[in-house]
Amino acid sequence: MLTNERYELILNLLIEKKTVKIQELVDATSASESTIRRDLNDLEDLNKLDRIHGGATISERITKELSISDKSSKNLQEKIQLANYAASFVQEGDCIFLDAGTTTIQMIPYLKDKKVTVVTNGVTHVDLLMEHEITTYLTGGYIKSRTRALVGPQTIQTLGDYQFDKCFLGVNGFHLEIGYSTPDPEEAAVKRLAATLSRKTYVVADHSKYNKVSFAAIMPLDKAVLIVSDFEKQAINLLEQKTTVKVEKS
Amino acid sequence: MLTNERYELILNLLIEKKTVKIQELVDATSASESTIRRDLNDLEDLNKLDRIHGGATISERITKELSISDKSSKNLQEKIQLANYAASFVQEGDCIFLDAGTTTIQMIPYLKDKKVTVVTNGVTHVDLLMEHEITTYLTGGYIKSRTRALVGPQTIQTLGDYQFDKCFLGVNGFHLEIGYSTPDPEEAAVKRLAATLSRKTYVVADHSKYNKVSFAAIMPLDKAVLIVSDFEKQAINLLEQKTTVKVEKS
DNA sequence: TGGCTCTGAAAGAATATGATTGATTGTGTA
DNA sequence: TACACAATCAATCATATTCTTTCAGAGCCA
Repeated sequence: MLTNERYELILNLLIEKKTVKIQELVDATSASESTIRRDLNDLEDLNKLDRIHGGATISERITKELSISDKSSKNLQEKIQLANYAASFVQEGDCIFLDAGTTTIQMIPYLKDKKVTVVTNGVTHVDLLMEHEITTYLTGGYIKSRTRALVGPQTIQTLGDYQFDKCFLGVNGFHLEIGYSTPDPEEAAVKRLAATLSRKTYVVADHSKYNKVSFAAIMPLDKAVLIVSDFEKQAINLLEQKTTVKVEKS
Repeated sequence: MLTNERYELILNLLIEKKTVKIQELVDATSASESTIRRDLNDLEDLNKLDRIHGGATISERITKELSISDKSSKNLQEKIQLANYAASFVQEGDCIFLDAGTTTIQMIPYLKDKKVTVVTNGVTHVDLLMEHEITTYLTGGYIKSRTRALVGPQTIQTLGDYQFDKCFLGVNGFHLEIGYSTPDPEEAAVKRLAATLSRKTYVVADHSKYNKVSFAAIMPLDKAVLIVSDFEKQAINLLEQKTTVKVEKS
């Protein structure tokens, strides 16, 4: 059993049971007591757990993070990485628009030290933005109950008052001819407007959105810089040959 | 059983029962009396409990904390009752404005079956509103980090697009001459505008706000129906004699 | 081969535990 | 109040468990 596998097993057991005894881990991993002890000490140094006499407990910091969001999801890990990369395009002092949606929300922690001003139509973004002490404006509008996204004429109107350095949008599909698309026409309208109000537009998506088409078209591919994860080089070349879209791979 | 597990078990039992005997803990943990004694002493050093002859009681510090939360929960009970009463003024199909703040948030559960449309500047209201499947519009604007209230010119502007049947406002003070007031001028402006956009305005407050004055004046007393809790009859009479305010007692 | 890391085993130190004992406290009775 | 008895306590010691340190062997790579 690889060291990392043991680490993962230990942490999963911990998340499940809150505390584990060394003997339990010896049984679960068929490693020696010494190895488990070393693992526990290493993980403690990494601040992943707290040692206690006879075993370990989950670290308070981890518990807190888990309650915020279930990071065990591999998909989420990918999203976070992608978001981190997207956030690297943001410069100190930028005024940016963050689209509602789970992808852009992951960008927030990486904006903390950039002194940005954020405008968003995502109500769910607010908590995290406040936590990171980021100056934030919310658009007005109708609240879509499932996604908590603000949409509608009020959103369009309030959005029109701003000008952005950059905007970051999520989409449900990107396609060579149809361009970017999303299921809800009202959300599409918000995204479209945000793009026209920005000096530079970024669409953040994972490769699974490639060649997908949703109900409501937003804009052609070349209106935004596309930031994708897990995208093969030949597909990027294809995209870039056929259109003027710039593709950034995370 | 790990030491920490015992500690936790002991503390949980204590919270539940307020006092425990050593023998109970011996039975519950199948540890020896000596061990339990040691545990209790350790926990006492950590200020988690108070030793008494034969067992332990919850520490004074903890009791104090609990009594504070009790107090706040008693306070909350009062607030809920007040909110319930305020909500009884809402009629089926009304379009209403709910001010940001902890008082109006309590009204939400009682609006569930009234098929109302709600406009609010309180980001914290959104979750509960969605939970009760209430059609909701959020005003735009700057998010105040402490209260999550939306304020500023954007808020004023978006608010101006609506007309309300009723609006429900929280205040920090009401005073015979000065009228209603609140600490933040920007919030005051929002409240003032909401009142002018409503056919009927309700201010919801508890008696502790009587004769209190905050930095920013909102409007005179008689511009709203005042809904108060725990208010003595003579005070109500006084108010009603001196002004044209209508006072409703919950 | 030599250096590196990971692992398991072992020994002695440190800690936790349970039992015992005599002291202290609480309780009931006169 | 004083006294006796029971319950509870702190202190101590022996044992058991866990921890740290150390060393040597296995596997791996250049």
